[in-house]
Amino acid sequence: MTSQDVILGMLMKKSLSGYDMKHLLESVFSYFYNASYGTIYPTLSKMEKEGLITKESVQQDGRPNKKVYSITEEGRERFRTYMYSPIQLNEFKSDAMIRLYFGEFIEPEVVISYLELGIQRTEETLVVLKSDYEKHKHSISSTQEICLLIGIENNESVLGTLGRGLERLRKLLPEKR
Amino acid sequence: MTSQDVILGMLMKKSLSGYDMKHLLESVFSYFYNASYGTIYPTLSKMEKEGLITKESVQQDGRPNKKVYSITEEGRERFRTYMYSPIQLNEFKSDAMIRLYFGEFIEPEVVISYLELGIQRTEETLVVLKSDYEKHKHSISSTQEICLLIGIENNESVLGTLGRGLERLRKLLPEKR
DNA sequence: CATGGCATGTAACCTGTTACATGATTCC
DNA sequence: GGAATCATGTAACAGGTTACATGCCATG
Repeated sequence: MTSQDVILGMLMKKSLSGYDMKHLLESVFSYFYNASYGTIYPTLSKMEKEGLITKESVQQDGRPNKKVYSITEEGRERFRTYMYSPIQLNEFKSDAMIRLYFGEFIEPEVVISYLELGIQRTEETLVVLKSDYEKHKHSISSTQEICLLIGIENNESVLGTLGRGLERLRKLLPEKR
Repeated sequence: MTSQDVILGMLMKKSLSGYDMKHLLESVFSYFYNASYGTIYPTLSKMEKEGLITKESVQQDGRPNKKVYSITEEGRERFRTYMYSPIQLNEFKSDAMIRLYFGEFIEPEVVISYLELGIQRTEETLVVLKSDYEKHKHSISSTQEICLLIGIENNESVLGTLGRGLERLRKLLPEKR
């Protein structure tokens, strides 16, 4: 799974500009994928050269022009190849978990503040995910709905565990004083 | 958070070889971090040159020799700097979620098989995490215990959601025929 | 004497990020 | 006129993976 595969997927339904794609990635995809402009634009150029997509300049009134990309038959074929290829394992890297893991080497108060920050961020993410779900649930495919639900439930689970971890640490703290 | 930070953290408690570190990463760290030998060994060389760690060749009987690394005072200082630096956001990339998201473009049966595979892999992960937890729970710090519990609970949540997703898809399937 | 685990390393490559650079247009 | 949003792009760099290469030693 590379950004190329995801771009092809996004173009399967409708034509989009690089800017549009970035916004899509930041909303619905945010739970399980993301990419920067520094990835998107060079990848689009490369894909156009390879004939997977075509570019069209679109004049807009009240806004700068944009370049809208559409998938070609070759692109669809490539996308199908991706969709049937072996699934890669999830990859998860968490700085917060690393800090927690090595928590014994710093003041417990600092670890607690990291947990609190984690809880806060997770709550913010949940708000966004839930509003996205409400906004889109009537206009998306059933598998897309499942994706959004997985994101929500997973974050709720994380929130619960962080909360319980925080409680445990707070109970431990007085002993150390 | 780079592999250097994680290596420093692992060396805070005891000296280790690159091979040892890889095994540590594959067991207790597997839920929230990993690195290949191709990262570990070059990073260790670099860190030794910078004076963050020292190397010692250890003869073993019944086994090939190994190079055991220890953290220096400078290394401890660097680790502390990391532990107090701003936390990076979690990063999560899931090929399986992407396939699910674009599931409408392939046969529902294939999507279902991907979900089933996801469930199977999650179950396997859970077995490993739980046995790790039982094996280490009496010999680890309280924050490390929380980390392991978070891993377990999170995977259980994923398992639940995948199961519900699968059910939903199976209900949908007959309609499409 | 082959297999598998222990142990280390490197070179070629891929993928992606960050920071920078540019410019249109709207709204206040 | 300044900020915000829309819109595209690039160059330098970071960070990592994969595949390959090597060799020790024990066990069956």
